[in-house]
Parts: sequence; C-alpha cells; structure tokens
Amino acid sequence: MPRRTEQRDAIRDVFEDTDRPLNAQEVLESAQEHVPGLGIATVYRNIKALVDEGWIVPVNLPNEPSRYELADLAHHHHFQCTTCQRVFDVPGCTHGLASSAPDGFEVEHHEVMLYGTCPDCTTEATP
Amino acid sequence: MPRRTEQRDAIRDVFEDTDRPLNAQEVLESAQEHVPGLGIATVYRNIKALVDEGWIVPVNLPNEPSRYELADLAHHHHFQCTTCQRVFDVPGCTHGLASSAPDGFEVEHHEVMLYGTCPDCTTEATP
DNA sequence: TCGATTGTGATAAAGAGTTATCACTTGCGT
DNA sequence: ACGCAAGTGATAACTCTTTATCACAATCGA
Repeated sequence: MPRRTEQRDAIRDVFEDTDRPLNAQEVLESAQEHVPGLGIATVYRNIKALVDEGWIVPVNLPNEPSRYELADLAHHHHFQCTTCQRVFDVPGCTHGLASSAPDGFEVEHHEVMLYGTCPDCTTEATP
Repeated sequence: MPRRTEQRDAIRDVFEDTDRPLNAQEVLESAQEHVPGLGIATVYRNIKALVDEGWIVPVNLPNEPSRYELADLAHHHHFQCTTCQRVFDVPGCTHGLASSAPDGFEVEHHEVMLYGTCPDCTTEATP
C-alpha cells in the first residue's frame, strides 16, 4: 500500500497551490522549498502516480516537456509566454471549433494554444 | 553552390504534391517511390535546407516528430486523426482568439489543433 | 571528359526528457 | 521498538528524433 511521505505531500501541495500547468522541473523547484533534498526522480515517480490515479492530467505543448495540472478543472485553453516560457490557463472556450473541420472529419476534441507575452514579462519589458 | 540532384527534386515534389504536413518518415516513403535508394539522412538534410531557404515551415504537434508543409499557405489550423496519426490542414480561422486571453496577456499568435477521425478511417471503421 | 566539390547513404552519435536500477532510508502495522 | 515493505536520491540507461561522420558517388563548370 502507498505510504505518506513528506516528498509526496510537498509535490501534491505544489499542484494545489499553483493555477498553471507545471513541468517536472518546475515542480521540483517549488517542492524543494519545503523538502530541500528532493530529487528529480521522486518528482517523476510521483507525477506518474498522480496521473495514474487521475488526480492530475498532462498538458503537452509542441517541443516542450510535459506539464501537468489538476484533473478537475473545467475545459480551458492555454497561453504560453514566449519570453519566460511559462504556461497559463485561459478560461473559457469559444465553441464552434468542432464544426470548422471539412466534411468527413469528425472532431472529438481540440486544443487551443495562445502565444504571446504574459503580464510579468510585459511589465519588465516596459521601463 | 547547391547542385540539382534527383533526391532533392523528389523531396521537393513530395511537398508540392501533398496538401498536408509531412514528417521525415512520410517524406522518405513518398520520395522513395521515385528514388528507391533514398536514405533518411538525405531527407533530413534537404528538409533542413528547405526550411532555411523559407520554402517549407515546420508544423509541430505535442509528442510528435516535426512535420513540414509549404511556407506560402494561408493561415489555417490542423487536424490530426487519432487512428492513422496523419495531420491535415483545416482551412480558415474563424474566431477572435486573440481577445480570449485575460487582461494583461498580449497574444501574438495561436495554434488550433483538432483531433478526431479522418474520412479514410471513418469509412474503414464503418463496415 | 576531367576534376574539384558537393551530395548521398549507412551508421554512429548527440540531445533531451523520462524511466530503471540499486543501496540506503523511512513509514507504519504489529 | 522492530522489522519489512515501500519510498527516496543519485545516476545509469533508455527512447526517439535529429545531426554528424566518412567513404563513395554524382554534378557541373572548364
């Protein structure tokens, strides 16, 4: 049976305290604030377990390592900052995408990615 | 200066004769119909050259090898068949996606991916 | 046609993210 | 408190796409 460890708790807390998808490296850095000696292998192990139990879901972008976020979020899109590379959630979904495919194509689901500059990076770039 | 070779011509022809993004493996298989001995290294070399000269552009999907298509196409979206994994172009861009981001986020460009079943796979799955 | 040089094909190697291995540590039922 | 099974950390290994290497072949100007 699974055991409760401070590493596992710290990793779970990171996801609950963050409202954007995180990759393994980001999880490591955040969780290390509570568990300094935390290793990357443990992060990958626990991410895998959390995905298997359906608590988080992968968020995959082209040419980017997998990110993960809580599984119980409503459908939304994602925004990646082209400066800091962080990914943010974009609430809502303009429906109608399913009907934009040509005849004969049956759309089951979709992904929308927005790219641009996030508030933090906009501020820093404006002296 | 660059030389004209039958390999290079065959690879260019593949892109001109296909209206969907192709990865290196797909280019290899199509081009081998005209140049049987063609090697994968040559495909990668020429794809790289064609990208550098701006004749084709990469089309990247999460967890998929890079695909490429002609650079002079109008803005469009992509559809991936979850059965055969092929990617198709979806003409047009209907939505004001740029305005869907929260305040403070400046959208520069976007990508829309549709996933589902293509006509070929729908037909085959319906006896 | 000759020859310098670029291109090709086979394969090794690189690169990056993720997983496996293994000795040691820790949680937790008894 | 004990003991054992599960968890951890460091690192090797793996996977898969893409690039580099190198001997040989082909292009194209002279």
